[in-house]
Amino acid sequence: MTRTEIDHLDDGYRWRKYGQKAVKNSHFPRGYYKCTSASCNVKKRIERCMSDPSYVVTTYEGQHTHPVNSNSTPLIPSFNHLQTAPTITNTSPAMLKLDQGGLLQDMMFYHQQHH
DNA sequence: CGTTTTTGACCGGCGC
DNA sequence: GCGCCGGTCAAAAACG
Repeated sequence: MTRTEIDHLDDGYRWRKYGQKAVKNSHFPRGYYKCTSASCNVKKRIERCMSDPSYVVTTYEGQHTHPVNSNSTPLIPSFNHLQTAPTITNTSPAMLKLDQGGLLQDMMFYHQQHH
């Protein structure tokens, strides 16, 4: 459980938002994200601190089972031990479903800015 | 055109 | 059993 001041912090993985709910404690909504790799069922929730909105609590759930080759340097040191993946040059977006290693993520990273 | 975000509905566990 | 609470689904919109 790490705290960060940036809400959409890129930690080297691609996240897909699948829900947002307001919790009782904080008046601010909490976001539910899931890793966009098929073989990697890592979930994380992002919640704001009620007193200080500049602080964001990110709660990770599960462990990544695939390598990461994002061009963005992982800002969280614990992700650095993962190996780098070979570069993939041509891939159809539909192939992402078949992506078992999550190697296609970094090329998808070029096609999207942020969300 | 394909993928992600959005957003309300839906579901399951728990306490009463 | 019912309602609250937290987590997920899914359809449509939004985005590049």
